[in-house]
Amino acid sequence: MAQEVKTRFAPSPTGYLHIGGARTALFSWLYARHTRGKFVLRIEDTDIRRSTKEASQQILDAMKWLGLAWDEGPFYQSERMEIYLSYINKLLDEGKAYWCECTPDILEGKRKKAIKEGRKPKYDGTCRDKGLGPGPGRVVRFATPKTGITFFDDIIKGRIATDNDELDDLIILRSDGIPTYNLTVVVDDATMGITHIIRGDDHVNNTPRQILIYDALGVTPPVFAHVPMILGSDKTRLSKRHGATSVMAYKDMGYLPEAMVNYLVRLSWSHGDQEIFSINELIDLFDLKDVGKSAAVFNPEKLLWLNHHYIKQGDIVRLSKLAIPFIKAQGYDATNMAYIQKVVTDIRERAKTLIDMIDFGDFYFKEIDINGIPKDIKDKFLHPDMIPAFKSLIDEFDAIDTSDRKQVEDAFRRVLKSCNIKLKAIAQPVRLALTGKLVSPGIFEIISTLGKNKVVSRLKNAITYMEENS
RNA sequence: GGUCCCAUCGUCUAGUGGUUUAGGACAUCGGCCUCUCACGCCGAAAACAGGGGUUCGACUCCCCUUGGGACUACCA
Repeated sequence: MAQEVKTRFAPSPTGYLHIGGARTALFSWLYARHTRGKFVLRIEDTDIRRSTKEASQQILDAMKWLGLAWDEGPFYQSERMEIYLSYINKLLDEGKAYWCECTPDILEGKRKKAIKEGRKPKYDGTCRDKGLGPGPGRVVRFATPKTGITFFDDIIKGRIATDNDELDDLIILRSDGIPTYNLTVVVDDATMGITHIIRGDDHVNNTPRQILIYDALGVTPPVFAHVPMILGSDKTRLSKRHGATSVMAYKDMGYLPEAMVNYLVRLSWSHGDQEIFSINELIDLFDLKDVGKSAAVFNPEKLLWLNHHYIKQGDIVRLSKLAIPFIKAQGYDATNMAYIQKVVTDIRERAKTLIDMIDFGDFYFKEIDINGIPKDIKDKFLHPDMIPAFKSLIDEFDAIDTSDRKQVEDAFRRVLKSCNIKLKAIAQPVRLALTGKLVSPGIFEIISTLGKNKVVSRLKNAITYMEENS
């Protein structure tokens, strides 16, 4: 039996979970689920200056929101220092790493000089053979082989080979005693038994050095799969200036997690012409071999479309629950679930986000202020001619169960007939009276959802206005 | 600068040498539906970066050019 697949997502808690990280996490999670393997979450917080507890928590929250449950972890690298140190000592003992006393200032100077003279700005190996021991301000460097070629077969990119001469002796232990990324990832992935490293292709260049460390440690490297970057609309690396990049910002903007997942998975991955995927379908269909090689541009419009899609066909009860925080945020009452469900049913076709919903459907929750409507609109639609029809409407509604749309519609037809007026002529006036605007769901839906009391009182207010302005 | 990666409509992509007048989706623009707006339906416009090869035949294979991206830290 083949070895069980184990993937991991290893974010650095220096900020929120962004779109790119989320997509990488999604691919790792999907691959683990697809292969019935394990998915590990590891927080890479060895950069103590930039890592924060808050960021870690935000990343965890975002993972949960997206539904990416991990099987192991979260592990924190900051709690595994002894492990790294023991491996560094092993490397030191075996002569595969060495102490270096070069100061950052000197190094920086050499780097600048090298660039100026057109040479590679890599470490010149000053301390490589000095046989130094530990000391203040000293770091440990990995002794990279000077010759040879390091290659790996990336599942997505194919074989990538690098001349070892291009690599320099990277620092694996800082002068403050904290190990660096290239050492910790290798130790962790090796000791945690990761079989497939799925990460952004900004790590491609790091891979050869990491493979060399695996070699030095006597461990067989896992399989690598470098997924293409996600770019902004100008094809540069996605950043804040391209709009929201935080996953949770989309939650706050009223996006559904399934829309985000469905959108992200289609960036550099596809399954024929299919656009809509449920989670179970994804688990069933996702494979790294179907991931493309080229970078994708983040397109908020398509995300919006998917969000609308899921709002249109989602479960009403669930959507209603998700809408509650947004209703409350506007200061509206959100206690009547049956009512909210009717509202959601009315407006889902025309709201692309949960925020849109409440914004578009505000009249379901607040009273209409006729005074707030622009005069030209009132003059046009709340014309005294409408008074008789409005009055008969009220009479008709009084006599029926307005929660029944069919009865509402029949009542409306009767009024149209008795007043000899076309629906087209009265629809906008009624809409304006009921909603305060000219764009809304169908008036029959609105009436049955709003309920007799609100409908009658709003119609009466409109009549009052029309009478006062006749 | 060096190293590495990438290249089909504006965008996400299908396409793995001939079945292609290059398909789908988002966005855009028309039309239908209609109580407004949406939804839905129908339709339009829109791409193989350029140049060399290989081949009977290239979007598909190779090379070069161009363009873009990543890395080049005591960040991850």
